[in-house]
Amino acid sequence: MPELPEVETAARDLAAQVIGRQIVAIEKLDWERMIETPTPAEFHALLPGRQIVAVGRRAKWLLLTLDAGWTLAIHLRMSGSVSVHPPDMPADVYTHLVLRLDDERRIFFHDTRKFGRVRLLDAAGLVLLDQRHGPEPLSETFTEEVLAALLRGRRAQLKPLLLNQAVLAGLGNIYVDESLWRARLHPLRLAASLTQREIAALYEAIRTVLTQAVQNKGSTLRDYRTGYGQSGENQHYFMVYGKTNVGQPCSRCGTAIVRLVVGQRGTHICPQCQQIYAGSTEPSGLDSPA
DNA sequence: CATTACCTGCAA
DNA sequence: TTGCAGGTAATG
Repeated sequence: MPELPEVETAARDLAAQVIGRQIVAIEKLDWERMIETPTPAEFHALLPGRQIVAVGRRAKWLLLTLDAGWTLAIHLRMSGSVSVHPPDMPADVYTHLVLRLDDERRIFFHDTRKFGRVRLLDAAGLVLLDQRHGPEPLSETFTEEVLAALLRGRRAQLKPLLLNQAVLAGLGNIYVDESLWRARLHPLRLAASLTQREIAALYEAIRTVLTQAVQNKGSTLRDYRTGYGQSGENQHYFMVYGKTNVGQPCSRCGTAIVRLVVGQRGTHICPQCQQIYAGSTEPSGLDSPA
């Protein structure tokens, strides 16, 4: 699931429900491989008794700030969701972690595919996690100039580069495709080949696409749920993602959206609006490969 | 850089 | 039965 808008929604929904509560017990943990650090034994020893003082997000990590300097970091990967439930709500077989709060409600970590991961981090661990990620695209400090600097000198293809969390945090397969469509850029364009005008378009596209998705509480295709267990609504506003099964037309030009594979990921584009090297946008260095 | 692995459910 | 899925780390 979860890309930036989905994790942001989960964080906001969780914040509204659990800040100030104490985690009194780990009521269920039936897939210990989800705990990346510390060891499961230490996790069991350290987590109960901690109070939740804040809930936030960094990249696609959901961060529960606890007392005593600890942070519970949760990555939803492909199929995870986190939600809060009353005491009488039974956990199904796909709910692999249940935390009981001091008011008897439970935090459920539901994850069909078991790709999700949990870390209990001290202050140093949190700094390391932060440092392994690029800038936050919705932060005030992420400007067009910052994006230009990220692209400068990079020979990587645009889509794989934008999916790289160490370069820019939070974009995933859906929102990269949507952003590139909005900016009229082909996913195979070489990053360093973008003109200033194209960088400006990409910047505007990323910000607009993500902002709208957050406003719509994320996109639900299969598993993703908000922190209240509800579906997001942004999937109704996709311009290209998933539009190929039914051969739907580009909303700008009417050309049928097509699916290709870029960097091993299913990729959706308008072949008319997003041409590889249209006009004067030849990449520098194409005829002098390094 | 490309391929494979990690898991499970679902549609073709 | 096969292939695909919102992500990422590990491996040739």
